[in-house]
Amino acid sequence: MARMSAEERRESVIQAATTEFARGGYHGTSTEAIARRVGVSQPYLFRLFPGKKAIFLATAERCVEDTIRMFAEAAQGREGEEARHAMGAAYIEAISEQPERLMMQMQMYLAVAAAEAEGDHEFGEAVRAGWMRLWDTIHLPLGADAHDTTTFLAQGMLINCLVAMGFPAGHRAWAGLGPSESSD
Amino acid sequence: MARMSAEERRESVIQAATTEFARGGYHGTSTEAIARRVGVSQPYLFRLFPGKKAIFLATAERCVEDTIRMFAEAAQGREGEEARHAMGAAYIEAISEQPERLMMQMQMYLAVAAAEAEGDHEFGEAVRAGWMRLWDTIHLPLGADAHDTTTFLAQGMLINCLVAMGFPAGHRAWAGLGPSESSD
DNA sequence: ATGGTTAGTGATTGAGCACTAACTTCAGTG
DNA sequence: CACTGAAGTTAGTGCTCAATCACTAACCAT
Repeated sequence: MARMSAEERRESVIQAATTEFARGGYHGTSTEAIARRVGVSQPYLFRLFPGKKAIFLATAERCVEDTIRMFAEAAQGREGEEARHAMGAAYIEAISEQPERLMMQMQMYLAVAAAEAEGDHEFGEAVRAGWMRLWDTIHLPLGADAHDTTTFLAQGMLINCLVAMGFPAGHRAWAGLGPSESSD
Repeated sequence: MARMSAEERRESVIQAATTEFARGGYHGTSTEAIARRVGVSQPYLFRLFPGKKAIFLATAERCVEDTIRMFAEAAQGREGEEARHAMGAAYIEAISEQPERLMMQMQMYLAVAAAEAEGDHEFGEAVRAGWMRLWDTIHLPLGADAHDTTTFLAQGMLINCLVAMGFPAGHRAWAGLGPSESSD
């Protein structure tokens, strides 16, 4: 019931939409579900944003932004193995604190494929640009080695998938990931 | 117009559904789109399958099955680095030949999260079991080293994401992946 | 031919959805 | 205190979609 400025409302819509889109993807999420989570009537969303697509877009952008900032902050003043460790820890923390952001990323990647198939290349361009910014953000602290950067990102993507699939912590599917201990 | 046995039709529905679900995910794909691709009326799908969900399930199962068989065949009679190379090559080939299967996998992973959120753990169990079968399938040929297995899978997941995002071959986003050459 | 089974369609329905239009409530200001 | 503009709602529209029903067309025994 608390009245808010439009800007503040838009912000809380993005938060709510992250959770909802993370679960159901673009098509599996109704604007009504988002509105309910915000605590506002559904039609009001269309005063804050021009349409559902715009909400998804804003949410996706925010998600990339946050992830990049997270890595940048974790790597702050660190290099090489130390940076890798700090960024890895930050990622693990982010997963347990707000897995939505991570799931939203996956939804975003798949949404690109759908958009491209329908002739919309703009969204894809934006996401790819975001990915490359992420790439560069971790590339330098990791010592500017393409192989190391790729390995780090690959582990991240695997973690995303394992989380999506709902493997509980400690399951043997997680073997070989942890703090670089490896064993049979 | 060619009449087919119900079993043959079910098969072609699975093929068509793989393509459609890969693009749009569960919610972004209409049964009409699948029917159109099969070349059959939309209501008839509901004679072949009890519902949309059943079509998705059958498609997902087939997808996992095919992937596992692909790796098993590629690794046939090989071990260690040789097996890794053969399986990697098979994966690359599968991507260029039928990227739908790979995208369908991603859609599947995300569908698990949605299903679990709605209290359906059955689907998740099935997908996780499929993943572990895949895990074991590549684990042995790779020398039964958990770290190597995980690294292999991680690269696969990264490839999936890059394909989904639509990075063209040769883009620097692919750096550090190729045939294990690494450079700055 | 005929009686029965299996493949397949057209018409329809009811629910859910994105989005619009018109109205209401309230905080701040002259 | 009246006025205004921004925050927010209620009611409604047109569309899409999964699923059902009643029906037709082709195949296969005897």
